[in-house]
Amino acid sequence: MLPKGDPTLLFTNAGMNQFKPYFLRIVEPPFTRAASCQKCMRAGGKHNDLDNVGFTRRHHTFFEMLGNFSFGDYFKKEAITWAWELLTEVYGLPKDRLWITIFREDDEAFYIWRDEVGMPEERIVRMGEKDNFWEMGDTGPCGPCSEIHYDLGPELDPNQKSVAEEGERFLELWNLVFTQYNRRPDGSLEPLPHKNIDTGMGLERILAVLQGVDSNYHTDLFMPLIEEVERITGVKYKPTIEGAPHRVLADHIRALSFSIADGIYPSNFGRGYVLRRILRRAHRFAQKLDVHEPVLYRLVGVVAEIMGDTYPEVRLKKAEIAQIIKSEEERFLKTIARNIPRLAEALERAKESGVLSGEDIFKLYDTYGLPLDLIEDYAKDAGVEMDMDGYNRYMAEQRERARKAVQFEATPWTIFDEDYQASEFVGYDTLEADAKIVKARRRSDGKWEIVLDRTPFYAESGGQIGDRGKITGLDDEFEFVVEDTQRIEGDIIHIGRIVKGEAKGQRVRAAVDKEHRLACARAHTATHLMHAALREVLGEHVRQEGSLVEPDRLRFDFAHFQAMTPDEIRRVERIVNEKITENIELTVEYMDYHRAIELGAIALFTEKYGHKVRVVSIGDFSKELCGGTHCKRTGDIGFFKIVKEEAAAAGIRRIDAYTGMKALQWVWDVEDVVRETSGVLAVEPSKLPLRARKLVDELEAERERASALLDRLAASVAKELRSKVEERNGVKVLGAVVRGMDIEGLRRVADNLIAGFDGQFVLVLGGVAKDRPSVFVRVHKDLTDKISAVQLVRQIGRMIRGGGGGTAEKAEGGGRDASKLDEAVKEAVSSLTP
RNA sequence: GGGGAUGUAGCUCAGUUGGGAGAGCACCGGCUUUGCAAGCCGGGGGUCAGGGGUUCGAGUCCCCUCAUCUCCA
Repeated sequence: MLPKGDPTLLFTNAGMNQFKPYFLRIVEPPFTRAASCQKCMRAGGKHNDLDNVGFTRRHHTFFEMLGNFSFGDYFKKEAITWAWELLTEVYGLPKDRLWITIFREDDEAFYIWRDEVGMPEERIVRMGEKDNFWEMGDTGPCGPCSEIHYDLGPELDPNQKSVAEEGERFLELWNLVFTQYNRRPDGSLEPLPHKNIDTGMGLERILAVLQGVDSNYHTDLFMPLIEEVERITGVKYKPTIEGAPHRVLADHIRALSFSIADGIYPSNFGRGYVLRRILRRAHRFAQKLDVHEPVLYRLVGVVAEIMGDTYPEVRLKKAEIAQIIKSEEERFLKTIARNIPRLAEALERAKESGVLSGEDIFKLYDTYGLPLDLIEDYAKDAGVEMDMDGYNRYMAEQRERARKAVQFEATPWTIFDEDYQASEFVGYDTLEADAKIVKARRRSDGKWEIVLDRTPFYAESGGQIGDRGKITGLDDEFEFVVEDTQRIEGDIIHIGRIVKGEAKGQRVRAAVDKEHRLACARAHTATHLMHAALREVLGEHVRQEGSLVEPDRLRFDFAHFQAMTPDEIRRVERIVNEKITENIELTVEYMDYHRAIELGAIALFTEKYGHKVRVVSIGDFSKELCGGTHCKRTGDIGFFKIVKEEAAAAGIRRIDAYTGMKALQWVWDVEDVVRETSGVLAVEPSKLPLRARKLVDELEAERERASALLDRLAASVAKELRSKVEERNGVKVLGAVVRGMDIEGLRRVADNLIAGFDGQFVLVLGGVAKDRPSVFVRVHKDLTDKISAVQLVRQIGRMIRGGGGGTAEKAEGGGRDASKLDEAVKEAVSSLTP
């Protein structure tokens, strides 16, 4: 379900996705015919059916697409007659219930349907571009299509007489696409030299027809799930609108199980976020069935039972999938429980006006993650309306912000070579090559994207980041600094800044930054060594879940059930460094995919682009399918060091490691810390832990001692000061400065004195510690009308170049000039008139 | 990738224009009780996520980093 080589696509959403390079002729097809059953997902992006799922008979997030394909082999006649044969003779569908639509101008298809198949003319309907002309993008392969519809009978929609009309009566079963044109940038159509066939038939639909049920959900793909939902919740299923929660659960658990089996985990970005949304939606529907604890995970077993024979990965990872779903459900429940008090507060505020403001709704949803329908339920109970217009305004702003930040709008490509098809990568063996600029465009962030007919630049792939370097014109009139390289379909795109001249289709020399490339190679080769070492140390269950390769730095995610012990980490480090010392030569071979698997190569993705795969071997220690760039010999890596091992997700560990000089630098940094620390503590490095322990214990004891001493000091100072207390109008007044006492000490002295007083008082205490003056003032609470502690502190603060504050009863302050403290305190006290 | 929120004791969280780091639960000790549950009294436990700044003074204000939650793409 993970589309590869197409960053614009979150999930595989059609049967032809993986064949796209063949249709576009980026890759020479290894075969000319194919038939497939493809796992698909539609839950985000252009095809967003999520909100409909559960409320219609046909919408799903996860589904299987059946299709047959021709890459320049058979064409329209075969596609049509075979489709007909399969439906009517193999599946045995009644011919008189099938209807056909074709593209308005596609007479060829019309004649085949009428004359070859024998379809009555009145059941062949001509339609416009919108329905029956298929295009992948603004340019590229496209063509007319022909759809086969099934008539469910007039009782479903008595008003609908034909497929041309809107309604429920006719069910689109199978779409046959005849890719026969190429749409050129100027909008014109040219016939393709190799005509293609691309067909798609939803498995769930045809199954519903074959099993004679009125909804996809009532087939044996879904009913066991619905029945399990009944058992778990105790709520009986109804095929009406009331049954929506059952259907939602049955659908979503399939999507979740298959996504997780394919290595996509719920998270807060990208496809992981789509998954999280599906899970939360599912759980909300479970709540509508009065379930308030994790339940979705209990359905995984049923999915494995139904689908396990065809898709063993679901059965294999059943426990892991259930675990991930369960903890995600728990997290969701926790978020809700934590934030419901906020909702309650907002509703309390809203009761007066009777309307929950758009701002509140937005905040509860956006920041605190409360689902809208949950807010709605609570609002209804509280008798409060929802300001949805206001909410939508905030939401639109949020969308706008995100869009602005993410998109660099780019001008359309300026194309210099009309015959250009795809970039040729020549960078495995060379770092420099002569080439020609075939197209270029400027992005809104000021950078340029340039495509060459051939290039040594490696585009980001398989976790390895793209090359950097320089492209210069052969005439010296052009200079381009490449900051990143990406592949989008057949184009290897050089992204960077023009320093001189302009891109205009000239001949250039492309030179990869050698140090950058070699540093990436070190990290990449080290990744392979580590992968093999992990399998040796931890076991064969270690499976790569993600990989990032940067210059001299790698990050590797893999399936493992617990944290690695320090000993295991060292064993991996030892093995990898041993292999580096052995200085093994790497070999690269191109071979048949199945042959590679036979030889025990680790394949990370099961996709089979091209019939030849690239196999990178390191002696007999490691063998992986890999398109990345590598060292010539393991010795090139120099040194390998793991710097971090942590959890990346439930059941997934993540390792960060360095290679080459970066690894050495890391060791140096650690060494520096140790050296500096042992210098400061004046002990040899090996005694550091003991010494640190001792110091912490001593510090603790000293603190206690200091605190006790301060108490006694404060008590004795208080005792001394008592003799200096004077009475004015029955109020005890004291102004004094104590050397060597900080604000904390002054507070305790004051507490001590006050404990001995029974009437009203004013205390003005100054202290000097570390050359800095501080002041603490207490005023009896019945005197605060006449005398304010804050006022006194401020007055003193001015004189000692500082300030202060507090309450009328109690205030404190400080300054920078201790020499004026005595005078300031004296002055403040003498001016007092209680 | 962008926005919002959160980060304080083992856990759940308070903490007011910036002015003495707290509560409940859990833990330890003592008392009470035949024992348990419980009660009463006492106690230990904190780099207030980390770093920088403003200030006489920062858990509190400003900036940066990290982690977690969440929405959007």
